[in-house]
Amino acid sequence: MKKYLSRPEEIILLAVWRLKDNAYGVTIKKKVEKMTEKYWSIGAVYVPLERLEKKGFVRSCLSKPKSERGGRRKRLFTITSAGIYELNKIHKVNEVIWQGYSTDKKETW
Amino acid sequence: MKKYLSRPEEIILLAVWRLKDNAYGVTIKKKVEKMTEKYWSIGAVYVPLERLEKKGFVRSCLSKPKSERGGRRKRLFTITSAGIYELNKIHKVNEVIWQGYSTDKKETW
DNA sequence: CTGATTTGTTCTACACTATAGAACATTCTA
DNA sequence: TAGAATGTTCTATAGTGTAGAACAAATCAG
Repeated sequence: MKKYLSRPEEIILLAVWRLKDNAYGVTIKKKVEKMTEKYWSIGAVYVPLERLEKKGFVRSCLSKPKSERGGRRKRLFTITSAGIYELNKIHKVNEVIWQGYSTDKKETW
Repeated sequence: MKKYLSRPEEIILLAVWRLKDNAYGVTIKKKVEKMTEKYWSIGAVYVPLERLEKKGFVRSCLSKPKSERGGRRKRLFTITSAGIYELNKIHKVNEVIWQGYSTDKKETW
Protein backbone atom coordinates (compact mmCIF):
# COMPACT_ATOMS: atom_id res chain seq x y z
CA MET A 1 0.00 0.00 0.00
CA LYS A 2 1.51 3.28 -1.22
CA LYS A 3 2.03 5.91 1.44
CA TYR A 4 2.63 9.08 -0.55
CA LEU A 5 4.43 10.53 -3.53
CA SER A 6 7.91 9.22 -4.22
CA ARG A 7 10.61 11.83 -4.47
CA PRO A 8 10.81 11.99 -8.27
CA GLU A 9 7.04 12.28 -8.38
CA GLU A 10 7.14 15.05 -5.82
CA ILE A 11 9.79 17.01 -7.70
CA ILE A 12 8.15 16.60 -11.09
CA LEU A 13 4.74 17.51 -9.74
CA LEU A 14 6.17 20.64 -8.15
CA ALA A 15 7.82 21.51 -11.45
CA VAL A 16 4.53 21.17 -13.30
CA TRP A 17 2.85 23.32 -10.70
CA ARG A 18 5.52 26.00 -10.92
CA LEU A 19 5.54 26.07 -14.71
CA LYS A 20 1.81 26.83 -14.78
CA ASP A 21 0.69 26.85 -18.43
CA ASN A 22 4.09 26.11 -19.88
CA ALA A 23 4.75 22.64 -18.52
CA TYR A 24 5.77 20.09 -21.12
CA GLY A 25 8.51 17.48 -21.38
CA VAL A 26 11.37 19.76 -22.22
CA THR A 27 10.59 22.60 -19.83
CA ILE A 28 9.86 20.16 -17.05
CA LYS A 29 13.18 18.44 -17.60
CA LYS A 30 14.96 21.79 -17.44
CA LYS A 31 13.06 22.82 -14.36
CA VAL A 32 13.77 19.71 -12.36
CA GLU A 33 17.41 19.89 -13.36
CA LYS A 34 17.58 23.42 -12.09
CA MET A 35 15.73 22.51 -8.90
CA THR A 36 18.01 19.60 -8.09
CA GLU A 37 21.20 20.63 -9.86
CA LYS A 38 21.40 17.18 -11.39
CA TYR A 39 21.09 15.66 -14.84
CA TRP A 40 17.73 14.04 -15.57
CA SER A 41 17.33 11.78 -18.58
CA ILE A 42 14.23 12.17 -20.70
CA GLY A 43 12.93 8.88 -19.44
CA ALA A 44 13.41 9.95 -15.85
CA VAL A 45 10.94 12.74 -16.56
CA TYR A 46 8.35 11.18 -18.86
CA VAL A 47 7.94 7.85 -17.14
CA PRO A 48 6.98 9.25 -13.73
CA LEU A 49 4.93 11.92 -15.49
CA GLU A 50 3.00 9.20 -17.25
CA ARG A 51 2.41 7.50 -13.92
CA LEU A 52 1.30 10.74 -12.30
CA GLU A 53 -1.26 11.11 -15.04
CA LYS A 54 -2.52 7.57 -14.58
CA LYS A 55 -3.01 8.36 -10.89
CA GLY A 56 -4.90 11.53 -11.72
CA PHE A 57 -2.40 14.03 -10.32
CA VAL A 58 -1.77 15.69 -13.67
CA ARG A 59 -3.72 15.99 -16.90
CA SER A 60 -2.27 16.53 -20.38
CA CYS A 61 -3.30 17.67 -23.80
CA LEU A 62 -1.56 18.41 -27.09
CA SER A 63 -0.86 22.02 -28.02
CA LYS A 64 -1.53 23.44 -31.44
CA PRO A 65 1.34 22.93 -33.92
CA LYS A 66 2.19 26.64 -33.81
CA SER A 67 5.88 26.71 -33.02
CA GLU A 68 8.79 29.03 -33.58
CA ARG A 69 10.95 26.71 -35.59
CA GLY A 70 10.05 23.16 -36.49
CA GLY A 71 9.34 20.60 -33.86
CA ARG A 72 6.55 18.34 -32.85
CA ARG A 73 3.45 19.43 -30.96
CA LYS A 74 3.89 19.91 -27.26
CA ARG A 75 2.11 17.79 -24.74
CA LEU A 76 1.13 20.28 -22.07
CA PHE A 77 0.68 19.10 -18.51
CA THR A 78 -1.33 20.71 -15.76
CA ILE A 79 -1.68 19.73 -12.14
CA THR A 80 -5.12 18.58 -11.02
CA SER A 81 -6.73 19.37 -7.71
CA ALA A 82 -5.96 15.82 -6.60
CA GLY A 83 -2.36 16.64 -7.44
CA ILE A 84 -2.41 19.76 -5.33
CA TYR A 85 -3.96 17.85 -2.50
CA GLU A 86 -1.17 15.30 -2.75
CA LEU A 87 1.46 18.04 -2.73
CA ASN A 88 -0.06 19.53 0.37
CA LYS A 89 0.03 16.15 2.05
CA ILE A 90 3.67 15.51 1.34
CA HIS A 91 4.53 19.07 2.24
CA LYS A 92 3.03 18.53 5.64
CA VAL A 93 4.92 15.29 6.16
CA ASN A 94 8.11 17.08 5.21
CA GLU A 95 7.51 19.79 7.73
CA VAL A 96 6.96 17.27 10.48
CA ILE A 97 9.88 15.00 9.78
CA TRP A 98 12.40 17.82 9.35
CA GLN A 99 11.07 19.95 12.13
CA GLY A 100 13.91 21.42 14.16
CA TYR A 101 16.56 19.82 12.00
CA SER A 102 18.90 22.65 11.11
CA THR A 103 19.15 23.96 14.65
CA ASP A 104 19.60 20.60 16.36
CA LYS A 105 22.04 19.62 13.66
CA LYS A 106 24.85 21.68 15.11
CA GLU A 107 24.94 19.47 18.18
CA THR A 108 25.74 16.42 16.15
CA TRP A 109 28.93 17.81 14.66
CA MET B 1 22.55 6.46 -11.27
CA LYS B 2 20.99 7.22 -7.90
CA LYS B 3 20.33 10.87 -7.20
CA TYR B 4 19.68 10.95 -3.46
CA LEU B 5 17.87 9.21 -0.62
CA SER B 6 14.46 7.80 -1.38
CA ARG B 7 11.69 8.98 0.88
CA PRO B 8 11.54 5.89 3.10
CA GLU B 9 15.30 6.05 3.47
CA GLU B 10 15.08 9.71 4.38
CA ILE B 11 12.41 9.13 7.00
CA ILE B 12 14.12 6.14 8.55
CA LEU B 13 17.47 7.86 8.63
CA LEU B 14 15.92 10.86 10.33
CA ALA B 15 14.31 8.54 12.85
CA VAL B 16 17.64 6.90 13.63
CA TRP B 17 19.20 10.29 14.02
CA ARG B 18 16.47 11.51 16.35
CA LEU B 19 16.51 8.38 18.49
CA LYS B 20 20.21 8.83 19.19
CA ASP B 21 21.41 5.84 21.24
CA ASN B 22 18.05 4.13 21.37
CA ALA B 23 17.47 3.33 17.72
CA TYR B 24 16.58 -0.25 17.00
CA GLY B 25 13.92 -1.99 14.93
CA VAL B 26 10.99 -1.54 17.25
CA THR B 27 11.66 2.03 18.34
CA ILE B 28 12.41 3.05 14.78
CA LYS B 29 9.14 1.56 13.60
CA LYS B 30 7.27 3.47 16.29
CA LYS B 31 9.10 6.66 15.49
CA VAL B 32 8.42 6.62 11.76
CA GLU B 33 4.80 5.77 12.43
CA LYS B 34 4.53 8.77 14.68
CA MET B 35 6.32 10.98 12.19
CA THR B 36 4.11 10.00 9.29
CA GLU B 37 0.94 9.00 11.08
CA LYS B 38 0.85 5.82 9.03
CA TYR B 39 1.27 2.12 9.65
CA TRP B 40 4.68 0.72 8.74
CA SER B 41 5.18 -3.03 8.51
CA ILE B 42 8.31 -4.49 10.04
CA GLY B 43 9.71 -5.20 6.61
CA ALA B 44 9.12 -1.63 5.54
CA VAL B 45 11.52 -0.63 8.29
CA TYR B 46 14.19 -3.32 8.27
CA VAL B 47 14.68 -3.71 4.55
CA PRO B 48 15.55 -0.06 3.88
CA LEU B 49 17.54 0.01 7.11
CA GLU B 50 19.59 -2.88 5.81
CA ARG B 51 20.20 -0.98 2.59
CA LEU B 52 21.17 2.15 4.45
CA GLU B 53 23.75 0.12 6.30
CA LYS B 54 25.11 -1.39 3.09
CA LYS B 55 25.52 2.12 1.73
CA GLY B 56 27.33 3.23 4.87
CA PHE B 57 24.73 5.69 6.15
CA VAL B 58 24.09 3.80 9.36
CA ARG B 59 26.09 1.32 11.40
CA SER B 60 24.70 -1.33 13.75
CA CYS B 61 25.76 -3.54 16.60
CA LEU B 62 24.04 -5.93 18.98
CA SER B 63 23.28 -4.76 22.48
CA LYS B 64 24.02 -6.82 25.55
CA PRO B 65 21.22 -9.24 26.48
CA LYS B 66 20.27 -7.11 29.49
CA SER B 67 16.53 -6.57 29.05
CA GLU B 68 13.58 -5.81 31.22
CA ARG B 69 11.53 -8.85 30.38
CA GLY B 70 12.56 -11.52 27.89
CA GLY B 71 13.27 -10.74 24.32
CA ARG B 72 16.10 -11.04 21.91
CA ARG B 73 19.11 -8.77 21.87
CA LYS B 74 18.56 -5.41 20.24
CA ARG B 75 20.37 -4.43 17.12
CA LEU B 76 21.21 -0.80 17.74
CA PHE B 77 21.64 1.53 14.82
CA THR B 78 23.56 4.78 14.68
CA ILE B 79 23.87 7.26 11.89
CA THR B 80 27.33 7.68 10.37
CA SER B 81 28.87 10.94 9.23
CA ALA B 82 28.18 9.89 5.65
CA GLY B 83 24.56 9.53 6.72
CA ILE B 84 24.48 13.01 8.19
CA TYR B 85 26.05 14.37 5.04
CA GLU B 86 23.33 12.67 3.02
CA LEU B 87 20.62 14.10 5.27
CA ASN B 88 22.04 17.57 4.83
CA LYS B 89 22.02 17.10 1.07
CA ILE B 90 18.42 16.03 0.87
CA HIS B 91 17.43 18.70 3.35
CA LYS B 92 18.91 21.31 1.05
CA VAL B 93 17.11 19.91 -1.98
CA ASN B 94 13.88 19.99 -0.01
CA GLU B 95 14.35 23.61 0.88
CA VAL B 96 14.95 24.52 -2.73
CA ILE B 97 12.09 22.62 -4.27
CA TRP B 98 9.50 23.74 -1.74
CA GLN B 99 10.71 27.28 -1.45
CA GLY B 100 7.79 29.70 -1.41
CA TYR B 101 5.22 26.94 -1.60
CA SER B 102 2.82 27.66 1.22
CA THR B 103 2.47 31.33 0.39
CA ASP B 104 2.11 30.91 -3.37
CA LYS B 105 -0.28 28.05 -2.77
CA LYS B 106 -3.16 30.29 -1.87
CA GLU B 107 -3.24 31.69 -5.37
CA THR B 108 -3.91 28.30 -6.88
CA TRP B 109 -7.09 27.68 -4.98
C1' DC C 1 8.86 19.70 -53.33
C1' DT C 2 11.97 17.30 -50.57
C1' DG C 3 15.72 16.34 -47.53
C1' DA C 4 18.02 18.18 -43.51
C1' DT C 5 17.25 20.29 -39.12
C1' DT C 6 14.86 21.19 -35.06
C1' DT C 7 11.93 20.11 -31.40
C1' DG C 8 9.51 17.06 -28.92
C1' DT C 9 7.48 12.33 -27.39
C1' DT C 10 7.17 7.29 -27.05
C1' DC C 11 9.08 2.96 -26.10
C1' DT C 12 11.54 -0.47 -23.72
C1' DA C 13 14.36 -2.74 -20.68
C1' DC C 14 16.42 -3.77 -16.45
C1' DA C 15 18.08 -3.04 -11.83
C1' DC C 16 16.53 -1.49 -7.69
C1' DT C 17 13.03 -0.27 -4.12
C1' DA C 18 8.80 -0.62 -1.22
C1' DT C 19 6.00 -3.24 1.47
C1' DA C 20 3.82 -7.05 3.90
C1' DG C 21 3.94 -10.56 6.93
C1' DA C 22 5.49 -15.33 8.02
C1' DA C 23 9.16 -17.58 10.11
C1' DC C 24 12.62 -17.66 13.21
C1' DA C 25 15.61 -16.55 17.39
C1' DT C 26 16.63 -15.35 22.05
C1' DT C 27 15.75 -14.17 26.69
C1' DC C 28 13.08 -14.27 30.87
C1' DT C 29 9.57 -16.18 34.09
C1' DA C 30 6.83 -19.53 36.40
C1' DT D 1 11.41 -26.57 30.56
C1' DA D 2 7.24 -24.67 28.41
C1' DG D 3 5.36 -20.48 27.08
C1' DA D 4 5.31 -15.52 26.91
C1' DA D 5 7.68 -11.53 25.53
C1' DT D 6 10.58 -9.05 22.58
C1' DG D 7 13.07 -8.57 18.64
C1' DT D 8 15.17 -9.78 13.88
C1' DT D 9 15.60 -12.27 9.50
C1' DC D 10 13.79 -13.98 5.38
C1' DT D 11 11.27 -13.98 1.20
C1' DA D 12 8.24 -12.73 -2.35
C1' DT D 13 6.14 -9.57 -5.47
C1' DA D 14 4.45 -5.39 -7.44
C1' DG D 15 5.98 -1.13 -8.51
C1' DT D 16 9.55 2.56 -9.33
C1' DG D 17 13.78 4.83 -11.22
C1' DT D 18 16.64 5.61 -14.87
C1' DA D 19 18.88 5.75 -19.37
C1' DG D 20 18.82 6.34 -23.97
C1' DA D 21 17.40 4.60 -28.57
C1' DA D 22 13.77 5.03 -31.68
C1' DC D 23 10.29 7.52 -33.51
C1' DA D 24 7.28 11.57 -35.07
C1' DA D 25 6.12 15.94 -36.85
C1' DA D 26 6.87 20.69 -38.16
C1' DT D 27 9.69 24.04 -40.58
C1' DC D 28 13.43 25.79 -43.45
C1' DA D 29 16.72 25.97 -47.33
C1' DG D 30 17.64 25.28 -51.91
